[in-house]
Amino acid sequence: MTDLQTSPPRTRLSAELRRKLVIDVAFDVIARGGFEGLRTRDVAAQAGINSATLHHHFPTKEDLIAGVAAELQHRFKTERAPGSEEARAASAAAALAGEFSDVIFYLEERQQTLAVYREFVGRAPRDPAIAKLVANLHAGWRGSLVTIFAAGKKDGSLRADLDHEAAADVFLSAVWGFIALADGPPTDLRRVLAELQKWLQPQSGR
Amino acid sequence: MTDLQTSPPRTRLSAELRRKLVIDVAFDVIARGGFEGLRTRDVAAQAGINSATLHHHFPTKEDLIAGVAAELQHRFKTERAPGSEEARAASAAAALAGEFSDVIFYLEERQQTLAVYREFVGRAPRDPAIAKLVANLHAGWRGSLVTIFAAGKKDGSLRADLDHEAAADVFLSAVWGFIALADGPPTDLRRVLAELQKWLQPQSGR
DNA sequence: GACGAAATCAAGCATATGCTTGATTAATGG
DNA sequence: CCATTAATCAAGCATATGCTTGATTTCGTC
Repeated sequence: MTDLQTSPPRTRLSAELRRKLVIDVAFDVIARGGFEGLRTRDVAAQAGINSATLHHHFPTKEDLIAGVAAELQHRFKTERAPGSEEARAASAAAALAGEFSDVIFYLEERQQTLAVYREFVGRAPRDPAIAKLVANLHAGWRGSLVTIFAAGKKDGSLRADLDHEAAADVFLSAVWGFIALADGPPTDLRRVLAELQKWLQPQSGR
Repeated sequence: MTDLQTSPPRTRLSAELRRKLVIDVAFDVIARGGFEGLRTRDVAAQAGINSATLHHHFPTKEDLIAGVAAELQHRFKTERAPGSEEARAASAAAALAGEFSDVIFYLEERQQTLAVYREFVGRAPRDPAIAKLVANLHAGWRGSLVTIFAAGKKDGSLRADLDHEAAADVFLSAVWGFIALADGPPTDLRRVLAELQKWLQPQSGR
């Protein structure tokens, strides 16, 4: 939430910079009001430019949405919980812990990004381009999970009877559930994640 | 998907019947195109009536949505997987099995209802009335789950170290994940649910 | 079979919204 | 400095959309 939209630049900017600025505003607008609340006029106003200028940089609303999609993808590729990046290389257990911290990180510190993500997932069934983006994101994520679960099964850090593909689906679905239902009753996130993690542990002697 | 909208009645109906008919059409429209695609004109046209007539029965669009909300609630209260109703009274294990069959039942046979449900959940953050409905549905569902898990823990049909509240949250989130992501890659639903069920079982000897 | 209530309709109003048009103004290179 | 290019703007067009108005038709009932 850069405050670039509160103090309108009013100056002439390079196309690149202006585009980035407008995308940031659109990102925020979608996070707040969803696609339903996305008005090119509003975005232009909040970016401090005339709506004709907006359409100079983004000929159609769809182009603007594509810009937001790229930004969303970029954020997911870039932003991780501190330390979770390196953990990935260590052990399966560490990598899984990294996944959990990423989940917590996003749910606690990147709510705006998740809000936009939610909107995109909701729109995917009706927009092939968005469906593709979402499918990519999920496929990548699922891939990491499958790898981690397979490794954890092998090295004994996870229960031996894991169906690692199915486990990845359960994990991903559960996390998506947290994200999608996050606005409901204030759940105790860590407690719930701890339960999920417990279920993945090796069977302790009866 | 009753075909009542394909062959327009064209006749004069009681307010009650007309309302029900219009709500069914609106339900279908929302299932297909989401709230974003809900046009009172379209609903009227598909119901075979003038849009003024629609507004005679539903003064505002919000009233129409409220009607759809009531219908949604009614369907969830009414429709269950065959046999799952009675199972509830038997044992915790049977009740849990009933939950699983209900999930499969809805995901396989009630996709339209789930599509509308998804839309409502997505809209909840921006509409207090809908937020309340969704919160009610979830609270009821979560309550059943907590009861089942607590009972299953006590009678030994589920793992002894369950945190039954957290477990209910994980279960509900995971199922919501399946529902929300259902349009993605065709997952093997039963396999995934089997994995989840496995995790709930008592710890087998080492 | 007339009468009142209620359902239905044709037409249109008011506003919202994506996008265009044609002019203006600031940077950049020669 | 001048000319070209590109960013910006004021105004407005075209259409979509929620809802209204005032008349019409149909149904139940006395």
